[in-house]
Amino acid sequence: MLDQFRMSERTVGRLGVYRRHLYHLATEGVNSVYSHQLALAAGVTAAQVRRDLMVVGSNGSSTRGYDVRSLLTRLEAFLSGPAHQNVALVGVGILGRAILAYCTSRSGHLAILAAFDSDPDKVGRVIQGCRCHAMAEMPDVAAQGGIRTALLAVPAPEAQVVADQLVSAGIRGIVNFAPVHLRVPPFVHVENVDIMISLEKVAFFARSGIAGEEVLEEV
Amino acid sequence: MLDQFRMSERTVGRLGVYRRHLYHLATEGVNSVYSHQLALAAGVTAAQVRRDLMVVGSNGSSTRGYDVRSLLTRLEAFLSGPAHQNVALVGVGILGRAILAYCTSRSGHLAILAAFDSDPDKVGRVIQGCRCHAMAEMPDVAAQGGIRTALLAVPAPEAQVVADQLVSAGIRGIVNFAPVHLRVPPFVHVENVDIMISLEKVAFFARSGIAGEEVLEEV
DNA sequence: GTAACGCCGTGACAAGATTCACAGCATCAT
DNA sequence: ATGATGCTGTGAATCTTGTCACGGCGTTAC
Ligand SMILES: NC(=O)c1ccc[n+]([C@@H]2O[C@H](COP(=O)([O-])OP(=O)(O)OC[C@H]3O[C@@H](n4cnc5c(N)ncnc54)[C@H](O)[C@@H]3O)[C@@H](O)[C@H]2O)c1
Ligand SMILES: NC(=O)c1ccc[n+]([C@@H]2O[C@H](COP(=O)([O-])OP(=O)(O)OC[C@H]3O[C@@H](n4cnc5c(N)ncnc54)[C@H](O)[C@@H]3O)[C@@H](O)[C@H]2O)c1
Repeated sequence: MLDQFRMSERTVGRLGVYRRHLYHLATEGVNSVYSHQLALAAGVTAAQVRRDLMVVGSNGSSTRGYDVRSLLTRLEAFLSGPAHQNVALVGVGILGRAILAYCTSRSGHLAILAAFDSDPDKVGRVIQGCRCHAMAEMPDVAAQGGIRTALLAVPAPEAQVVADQLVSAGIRGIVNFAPVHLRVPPFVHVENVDIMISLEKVAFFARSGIAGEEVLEEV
Repeated sequence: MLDQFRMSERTVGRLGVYRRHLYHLATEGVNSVYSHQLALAAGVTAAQVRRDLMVVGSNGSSTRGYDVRSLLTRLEAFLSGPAHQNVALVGVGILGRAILAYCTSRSGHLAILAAFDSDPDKVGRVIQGCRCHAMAEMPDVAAQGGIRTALLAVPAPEAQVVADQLVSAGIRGIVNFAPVHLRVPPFVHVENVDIMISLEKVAFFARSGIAGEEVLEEV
């Protein structure tokens, strides 16, 4: 719709967090919220919230803050667009099944429509309520389902070739769980979810925090 | 050790990626690598790699690039420190089991020493080679194992109270898989792994990419 | 009525991250 | 030998991201 091209990735992520919290508030019957309340729930500053909400053309009142229902609608429209989005999962291993369980349980604007795996034992079966297809069927299923986004949970050595297949099948966005950097054309967006790297980061800062406490005492 | 306090979180993440690739190279018998090769493998620029490596006191030669073995050792020392780090997992559900399977398969400097769950059926059992303890045992097990880092994979409504328990038990770093913002003291480092938000981001950019291609034709 | 309050929207500013550009150097080809 | 090559390490420039501060305004208290 708008100039969604130059959107900052960080901002889009935070808008998603705000949306989730607004959804939560809406189901609880809350109908107005201040920027500093959203900030608290999202772990950012109030100024950051207001700045982020500018991109959806914010309409907060200075007395009641933001109207939950109205803001939620705007965020939905901005983030999800008019049409319902379908997603594919490739690699129905132990992680793939966990993701299936998670996504099918949460009814949202994003639904996993199809799963794919190279293992003949899995093809044809319905796992966590989702039909598992053979890899060869991917182009057809993706085209028919209007799938432009995929979750990639295959072993690391397979990830690149499967990513190539995804791009050929018309996929334009990949959430990559394999611990490798994918080489894709520039019009394909890749988001890496790298649990080991996250764990290492946390362990690093948890360790360096030993000294952090000492600094606190010094001051 | 050094001034790890003011380390950028982004940089630490990338150093982890470099380390992983160097480890890979080392097992393949490669013994030197250029910054642009590391850059390709990590999906960043060569200048970024060199800048990042400055924090570990880089020692690249202009002709052979970096010595794989030596650089790996430096990164290990910087990221993992001298001692072996133990980690706990809280919440042995479907995601928790996937994580256990993943981490126990990869032998590394970070090992999941203990799992915890509130479900009496799981307590006492050994799952994926890891003993599952009752929540009440956490302070003792954490203290004895020198555990300062935890993976948190409990349902969203439980996440905050469990995080509080973790902090009380001496945990100083948390990888949070629950889709909520955790409120913790400032000396605790939290890293959110939020699959839904990642998926939404990718879907957003995959969608806006429709227009992106049109722009390409315009120019 | 009006003064005081608290919050939103936003331009200006600061901080942080990345890229640029180049000196310095070891190597290699001729 | 010596010039050409191609890489590292790093200060400076640039680009990005987050924060501040304040005008404007609806609301409330008195
Ligand atoms: N399990 C975790 O918690 C975890 C955590 C972080 C990252 N990862 C990564 O996620 C990926 C999957 O992990 P997992 O534990 O589910 O592994 P897994 O072995 O249980 O599952 C892999 C699945 O991919 C399928 N597969 C293999 N090659 C394929 C191909 N060419 N095309 C289509 N499907 C193919 C296999 O049949 C299997 O079902 C790995 O890259 C792993 O490193 C897993
Ligand atoms: N499954 C996924 O792929 C996925 C993806 C993203 C996020 N998540 C998040 O990860 C978390 C776990 O997901 P899951 O699919 O494994 O759920 P799950 O229900 O399968 O597992 C939850 C586990 O936590 C345990 N638990 C509950 N309350 C507890 C408490 N107070 N203390 C200790 N343990 C407790 C339960 O006994 C259970 O074993 C959820 O917050 C979910 O939103 C899961």
